[in-house]
Amino acid sequence: MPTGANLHALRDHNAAAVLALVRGSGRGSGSGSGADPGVSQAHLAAATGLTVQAISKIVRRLLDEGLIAASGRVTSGIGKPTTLLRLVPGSRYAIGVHLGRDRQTVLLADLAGRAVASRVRRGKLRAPDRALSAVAEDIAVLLQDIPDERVLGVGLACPGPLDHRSGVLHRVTGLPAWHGLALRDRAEAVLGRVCAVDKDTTAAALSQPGPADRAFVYLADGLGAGLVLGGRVHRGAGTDAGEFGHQVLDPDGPACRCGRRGCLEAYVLADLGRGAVDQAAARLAQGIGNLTRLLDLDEIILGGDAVLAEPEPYLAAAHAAGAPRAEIAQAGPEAVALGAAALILRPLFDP
Amino acid sequence: MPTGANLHALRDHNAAAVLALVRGSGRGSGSGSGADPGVSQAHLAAATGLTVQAISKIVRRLLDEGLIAASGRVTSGIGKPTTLLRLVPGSRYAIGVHLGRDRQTVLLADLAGRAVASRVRRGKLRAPDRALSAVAEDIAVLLQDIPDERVLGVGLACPGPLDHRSGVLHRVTGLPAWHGLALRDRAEAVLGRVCAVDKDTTAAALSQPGPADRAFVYLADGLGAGLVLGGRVHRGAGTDAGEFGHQVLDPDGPACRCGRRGCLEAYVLADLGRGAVDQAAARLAQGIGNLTRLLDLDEIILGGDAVLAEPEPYLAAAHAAGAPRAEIAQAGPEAVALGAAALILRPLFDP
DNA sequence: CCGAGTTAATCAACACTGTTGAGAAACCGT
DNA sequence: ACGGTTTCTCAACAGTGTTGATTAACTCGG
Repeated sequence: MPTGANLHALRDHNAAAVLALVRGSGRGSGSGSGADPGVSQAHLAAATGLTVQAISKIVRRLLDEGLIAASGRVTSGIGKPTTLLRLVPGSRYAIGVHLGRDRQTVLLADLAGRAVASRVRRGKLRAPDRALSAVAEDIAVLLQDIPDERVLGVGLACPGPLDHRSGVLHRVTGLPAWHGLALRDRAEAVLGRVCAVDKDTTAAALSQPGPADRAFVYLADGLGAGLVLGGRVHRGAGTDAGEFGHQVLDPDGPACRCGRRGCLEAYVLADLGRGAVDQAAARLAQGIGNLTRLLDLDEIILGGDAVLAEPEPYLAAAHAAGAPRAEIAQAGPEAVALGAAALILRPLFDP
Repeated sequence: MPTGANLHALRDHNAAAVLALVRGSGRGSGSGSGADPGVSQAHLAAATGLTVQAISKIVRRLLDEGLIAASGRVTSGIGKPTTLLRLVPGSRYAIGVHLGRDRQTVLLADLAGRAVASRVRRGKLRAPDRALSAVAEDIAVLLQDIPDERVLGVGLACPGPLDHRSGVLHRVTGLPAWHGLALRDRAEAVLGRVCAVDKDTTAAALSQPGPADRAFVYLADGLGAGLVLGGRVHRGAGTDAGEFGHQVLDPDGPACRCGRRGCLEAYVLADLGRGAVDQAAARLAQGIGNLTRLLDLDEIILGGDAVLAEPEPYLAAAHAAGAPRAEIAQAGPEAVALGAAALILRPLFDP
């Protein structure tokens, strides 16, 4: 909300821009085919629009902090060879927590946004105190060999409407013990670390890199979407955006649990209930087509247990509906937890 | 695209933040009920997060440039009275051009974003050269009494897909002479001023102030929407977002001119074609409900000739569909032209 | 009436940003 | 071995917002 920016903000902004470019270069080489290419300072200057001298200062700071490191020199034609810079994944970590209705995942992610280790508990989500105690236990195990000062914080993702900024949950359907809970403050008290809270679908959208305009479509016991628009997460006026499943296709259609009739989710879940996966996929693809046309998206990521159980029909249908670059979530069932960790990591690359 | 920011960018950013707050205060008093309240420097400091000293410097610069002025002092309790600051509407101007299929509007807007004067031509849109000549004539008339250095530039809004950044049109349906035209460059050459180009619906969304998450739904010979998300215009990956009318409700529905079947636009236009305004409004409201739920919008503005001809049914239906704060476009038929001018004015308040 | 208290806004010195300008380091070509 | 080229750093600078001190203008209480 503070619209003004001072020198400190300027510095962080530029450091983040540089870090994002360094990280991006490590990802550019595709699916782990070889050593990451890295970036030169000269390239960073061109990409950011800053002078090479300014980049030199920024890079030195990042080197001192251990966030980046030199990764060898490459002679690119004539002149002094470039010293390539790469991210140091082990220099910082974040914890991601997925508080799912039937499965709770605690995950350790490194600075590069990759999952290092994780612990999964199956079973209904318990009351806040007991659930957070379990999370604390899992975190302790995961952080055994990690120096405390390298851990930036804990991101928590859970279902239902909530206020991302204050970290307060609203009315989580089916979980009365969680209604109105100030989850972020409670988690910070129990875990003793900086915490962030967001919706599961929103977190999932951050679980992997991608173009500036993309959506994560999440199909499990409900149908929702996490939106990234213009490179930023779109949460909406009441932080309740992404109600992708409740677009009404036919006001005289079957009743939906949201109270309206003919919602996309109602159709899809009904199809799934009677095992008609292909039909569910076709219906979902129709919604995805509408979504991509409305927002002009570049990429659709499909995730959630229902999709992961049988991905092909959904992928095929999405492609047929004209969706650009539809893919299955790389992190699979850990997408939400990994995205939750990204809630903490992102500010380093973003502001 | 340049992700880095230098001191110059920082200065502009903060100046814009201050200007936006000063402008916002002038609008806060509602619909012209009285004198605008204005803002104090102390308030600006609190709102921006900057120190009062920094605000003092910024305000002095803006005063020197004539963009703002003191508007009297108000004694607010104890202590030295506040000197209120307000925008000087006549200090800068921008031209907005709406190149509509059946109507071309050229409009002069002041710094406050209000229409000062306008000229309208009715008739089919001609070939680029002749259309731009007509625009040049209209601009000359409108700028008769305005010093040239106060005119910031010309914003042009036109239908069809286009690339906002390069100002190049794509395939404008029904206007072959405009296909692939580098409109911005051509306009800059003909008009001799800085120009910006954007879609008509996008421009319309900028025609009036509003909450950070809002949409302008435009119903005329087609159905589209301009989206403002998180305070920024959403154009999408291919600058083609806002295809609100082409959400498929029923894949077996009536054929739409876009090639698909069962699009919302096809239903609404068919309803309108046979004079069933109430049914068209109901269908449109269904789409608006979907839109607001998906993006969690705070406000819907309704515009376009079809809506302006008979606003009430659309307003009523939108409210019934659960849309928050649905309103008719304040600028009426000039909404697109006024928004086109805002393309030029916005950077002063935005970056 | 008048001084203490309070709030608004400015003046002055400072820390830190990226920039301009110059130079050192490391390679290729001939 | 030398000039040319590119990468990166060192040094001095302009300009930002910040901290600290001062002036301006009002209310309030005696």
